[in-house]
Amino acid sequence: MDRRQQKTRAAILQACIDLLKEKDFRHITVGDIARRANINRGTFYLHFTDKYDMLDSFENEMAEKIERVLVDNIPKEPDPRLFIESRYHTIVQIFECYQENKELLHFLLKCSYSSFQAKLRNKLKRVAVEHLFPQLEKLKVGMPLSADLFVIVFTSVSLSLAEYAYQSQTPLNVEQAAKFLFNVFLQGPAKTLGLLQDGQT
Amino acid sequence: MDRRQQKTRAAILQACIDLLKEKDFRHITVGDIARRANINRGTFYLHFTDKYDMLDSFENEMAEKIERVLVDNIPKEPDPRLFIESRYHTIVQIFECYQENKELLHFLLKCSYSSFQAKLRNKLKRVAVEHLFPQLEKLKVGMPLSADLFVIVFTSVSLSLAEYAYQSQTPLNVEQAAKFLFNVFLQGPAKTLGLLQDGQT
DNA sequence: CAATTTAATGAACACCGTGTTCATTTTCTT
DNA sequence: AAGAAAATGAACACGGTGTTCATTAAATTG
Repeated sequence: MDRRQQKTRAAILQACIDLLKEKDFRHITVGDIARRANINRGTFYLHFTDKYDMLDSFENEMAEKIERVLVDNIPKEPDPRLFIESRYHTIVQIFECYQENKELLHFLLKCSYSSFQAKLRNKLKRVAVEHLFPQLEKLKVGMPLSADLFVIVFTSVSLSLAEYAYQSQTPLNVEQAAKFLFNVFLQGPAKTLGLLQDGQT
Repeated sequence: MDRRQQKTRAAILQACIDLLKEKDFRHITVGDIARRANINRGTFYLHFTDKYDMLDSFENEMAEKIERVLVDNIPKEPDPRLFIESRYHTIVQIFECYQENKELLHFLLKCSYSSFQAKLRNKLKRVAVEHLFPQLEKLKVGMPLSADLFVIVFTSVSLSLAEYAYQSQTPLNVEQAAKFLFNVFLQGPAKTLGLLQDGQT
């Protein structure tokens, strides 16, 4: 890849990262990006067909980095008994990958605005902390606030169940779904999926 | 609220739901919506300032419905011992709420495109099923495919940890994050957060 | 029912960002 | 040093945006 191309691509990315601190992705124009990156607007179109194509390209770049970590860590012969435990080192490497590309990652997460889930999380978190599980607020796990993990898992999993039912054009079995969600919460995804032998933790 | 306003609002929503089956939200114009809803384009602007304001409004509508289920189920005095178990009936009602508004919900989830997470999920799912945990593919839980739940929890939680570290301007403690993620998977969020007394399931 | 308020209509308007073009200049590669 | 490839700057038509205003239609109120 031509050195010039690398430079402009990098300049475009950096410009986006900067601009996103000022305004929403949807309000950022190609003109904005070009100005900030100090390139000609026409040059942008030599690299991408539009700003969504650009985003797509950067998303793939990041996703491939993460994928590579996984691929480079594929064991010779998978050990079904040990299951997840055997992948501890891989997970650590993925978090390192996140850390090394944190600016890019943050940019991508901000761009792909899942505004509905964000709204829902806020509302649920508020009710949960104030009225349902007040103890959530005080817990410190050294990681995101407990209440956040709580609503993240709740919304992600429950909405996925709903969407899955919608896609497969079957009415959602609410009792079954509720039990499933409970199991995920109380026993963990691994056990819920039957991936652990009894007694294994 | 004026009956006419209700009608046009409903017509706009339905038009959006229909249109989204044909093209991406970002390619839908106000003109498209007005044409499909059989209203004047100017009328649209009497209701919303732009199409993102419209989306915001519908998102709030749905989020408030879900919130209301929770609020209406707030127990007189929360029982910290029973914790989540005591909320089974509430969860069922939330799933019923999803079901009753499935079209709206599907629309909202499609609009708020979290394209990066989607890409990542696909890649991870592929590697996981093909090389790491082949048993995932065969499991049927009556719910979304196991592999999906697997990557949903993985990406949601791990990326949240990364983003939390970014927001709080502290470097991500990768070992700690990995252990945390493991616990969520193997023991469940409830136990990970210390919300369960020993022996309680 | 009549009077009044309020919403919807249709047409027109300027504005802005888009994506493309082309000749020219700059900067890599070999 | 010569040729290839990328970046530049200016110009262009196009389409969607958001606003306006006078007019018509339909609701609410007394």
